[in-house]
Amino acid sequence: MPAVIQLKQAYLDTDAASVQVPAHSLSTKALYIEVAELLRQRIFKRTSGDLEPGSWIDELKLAEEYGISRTPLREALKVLATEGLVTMKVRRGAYVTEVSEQDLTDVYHLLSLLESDAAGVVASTATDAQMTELGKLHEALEATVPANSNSQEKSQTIDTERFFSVNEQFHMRLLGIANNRWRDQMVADLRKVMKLNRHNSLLKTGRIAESLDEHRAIMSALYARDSAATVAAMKAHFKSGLDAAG
Amino acid sequence: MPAVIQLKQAYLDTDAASVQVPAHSLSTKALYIEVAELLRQRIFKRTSGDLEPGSWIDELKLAEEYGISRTPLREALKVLATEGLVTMKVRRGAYVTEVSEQDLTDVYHLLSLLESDAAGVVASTATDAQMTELGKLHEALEATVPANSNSQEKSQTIDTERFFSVNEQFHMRLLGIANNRWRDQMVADLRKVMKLNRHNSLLKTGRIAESLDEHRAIMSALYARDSAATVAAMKAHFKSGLDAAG
DNA sequence: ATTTATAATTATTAATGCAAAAAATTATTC
DNA sequence: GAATAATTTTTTGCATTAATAATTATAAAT
Repeated sequence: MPAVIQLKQAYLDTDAASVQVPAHSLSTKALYIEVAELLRQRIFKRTSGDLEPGSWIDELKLAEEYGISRTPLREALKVLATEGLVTMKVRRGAYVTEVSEQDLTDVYHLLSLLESDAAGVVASTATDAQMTELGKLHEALEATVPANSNSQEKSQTIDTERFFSVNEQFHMRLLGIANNRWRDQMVADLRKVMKLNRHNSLLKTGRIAESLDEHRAIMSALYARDSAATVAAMKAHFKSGLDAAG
Repeated sequence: MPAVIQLKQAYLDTDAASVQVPAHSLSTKALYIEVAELLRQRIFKRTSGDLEPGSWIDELKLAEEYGISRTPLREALKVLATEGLVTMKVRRGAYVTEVSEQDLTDVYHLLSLLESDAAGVVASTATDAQMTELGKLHEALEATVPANSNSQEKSQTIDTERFFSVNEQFHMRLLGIANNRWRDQMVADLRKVMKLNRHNSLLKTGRIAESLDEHRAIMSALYARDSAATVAAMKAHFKSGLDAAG
């Protein structure tokens, strides 16, 4: 096992062999937190065939693989369980949660509800500075798409990675301005669940132009500080996303 | 320590001294699940002075108290942490989460949002049988309050415990019919957080008559299968609850 | 007297060990 | 040959122990 990550070293080793990890380490997270993050990635990536939805999670194997004991691994699994990513069965261990089509619909519905509401809150409570900030992000989103829209060959030049990234930033900043940490946590968890699906699509590639249109509508409503219109615009944004997926 | 619960026995002891717990044990939940529930109760009750919001949780003391090791206790704490009831600080242990007034407002806002949406879903998707079921629960709620409403001395005879209980049943059944397990989980967690507050009030005692009125409005909208009106009625129900609390 | 450095204590985190339960394999019987 | 019983192995769940970081206390120096 060559490509195994030696988590342990950052915590235990003090000899010269592992000086990669600086001693100061401002953000020394607990081991179980880091393991949870690694497991999330493995569950989402779904590359190597293991950790597919429905599959059993071999504690012993994973602990050995990461070079840690089962204790922090089991703690990590319990965190993932409360997030909904894994399902614990009594005396039978942990399984990667299987999300049905119904689950995806349900989760998407809630994401739409929460983010629409957040948008409405922003419309009515954001400071002018925050509004400008969102405007800047929206402009950055516009900038990722070439100006002349009516050319098929040009659409190839769109930096989709950047579009998705800025889009994510916009949604996150919106939530941030809405300023409700409990909602932020819920949205984060729901998004994780969405990622469990292989045709994971909060935003489809072919929908960039439409998505941009919808974002313009959202920005208009925000600038007008029309809370109801903003909620409606965001709901429409999510709805067309769902239609594209279905 | 006399009143200490001997959790351990159900799992390990096999001698005649602890036959109280039957060997079959239908509900063989994992120990950390049971410990999590016990801790929740202690956090909510807030009687003995320990486990108050903001206070540090002494793992060693609790483990000894319950007669278990620290491993399942720590697992339970991590579950509570993801629920938001306790806050983990790195290398500093677990603390009971302090909920500010802002937190309560935020959480209440989300509860209102989620339950209103659920009500709207029920209005448009429930079967007639389910609608009748809700009607029955509403009638049971009406029945807890004496018929002649305009007498102050009669208001003493209202069985508030029963009112709260049936009210809870109604809200829960509504969520059940809305049929979104992810929302159910979120609502459950949010309600737990609300309970952290000492003037914990999803429903104030003095508001029973008003609450009943609001419930009637909800039922009317439901029977009419008017989704928007149902959402509005439920939102109004929550809003007046908040006004009463503030 | 205050501050800093070092030692001692305390508590958290992770590893190891052990027993019980479930799953799998082998053996036995009809 | 199939079904069932007994065994063996595997794996979970909890306890215990080790080690790591932080806090407190103590002492020394300016």
